[in-house]
Amino acid sequence: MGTKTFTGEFRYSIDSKGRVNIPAKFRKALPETSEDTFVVTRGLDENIVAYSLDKWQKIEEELLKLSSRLPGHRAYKRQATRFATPLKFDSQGRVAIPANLLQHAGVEKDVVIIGMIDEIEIWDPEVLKRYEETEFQLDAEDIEAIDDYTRSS
Amino acid sequence: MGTKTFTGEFRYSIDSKGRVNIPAKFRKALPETSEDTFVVTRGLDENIVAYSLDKWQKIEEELLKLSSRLPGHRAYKRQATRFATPLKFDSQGRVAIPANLLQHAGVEKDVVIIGMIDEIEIWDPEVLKRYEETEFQLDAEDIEAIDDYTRSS
DNA sequence: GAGATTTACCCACTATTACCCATAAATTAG
DNA sequence: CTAATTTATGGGTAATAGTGGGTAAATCTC
Repeated sequence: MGTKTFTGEFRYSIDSKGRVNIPAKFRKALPETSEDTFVVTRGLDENIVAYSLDKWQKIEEELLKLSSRLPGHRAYKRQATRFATPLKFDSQGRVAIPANLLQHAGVEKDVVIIGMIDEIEIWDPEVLKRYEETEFQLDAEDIEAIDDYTRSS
Repeated sequence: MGTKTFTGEFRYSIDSKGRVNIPAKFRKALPETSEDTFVVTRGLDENIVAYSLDKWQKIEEELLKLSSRLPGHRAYKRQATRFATPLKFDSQGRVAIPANLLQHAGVEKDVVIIGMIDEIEIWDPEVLKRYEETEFQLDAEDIEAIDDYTRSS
């Protein structure tokens, strides 16, 4: 039994039928209870995020704790839910990602799939490159803040 | 039973199928729970770092404490996981290191494998030599700073 | 409801990877 | 010193991963 987590980076292209391969390693990391299904939705960055069905159910539980009276909570809950789609992969391990998600991520032909332990990110290569040059840059202060955060939990 | 830590330096070459030998001493130092598996990823220097599966799982636990809502946390988690790959060595004790990692380390044919107690570094011989002549040089101030650091923990 | 379009399911091909066996050098044991 | 074992290296073969495409069912359009 290897790890049941998502790690590593893979590059694929979308075929003429709009299908994208999911790395075999990620498919194998799916728990039995997720029944060959990932839930994809908009990422907070300009990308697509995919969760195992299990993980998504936990996210739903979290969202249910939010107050439907507070506009901010409603907005967050709506944003997280409205674009979420469960996708079952075919016998060759591919899924067809909805067009509106591809558009949100700026995906045209190629995708980079990144393992993030308990979630998966799907990026357009060009967009990813742009982010690498800007948003991803962390300075010493950022690192320190993260260090404090993990230490205190 | 020797120690369960990684020490010493070894030199190997990559074969025609892209496989590199892992020193027998290091394989034996792997705990049973790591199931003949190392996790390799990009080093902070121009090299490749390998952890025992056990050690990596501890790193993952830390990363899971981060919030996926905070951009800085996401960036940090992404950077730590995107190049990480678990590698199980074959019955002859070899692993196939992904091409993008070899590229990052500037490895072409030969590698130097260095034990770093709880982690392993994999270098291209030429790159290592270059680092030895520059970055590795420590002056009195550096030593003093290290002394303070260890004393305070 | 008939035709057109999309989706789901299946089969096929190729390159890569995983797994196995073999050999030579090095190390250890007696 | 010699035999036995372990280590490092090479290579063959079967299984898997990734990619492309065909066809029938389902959905949509008019």
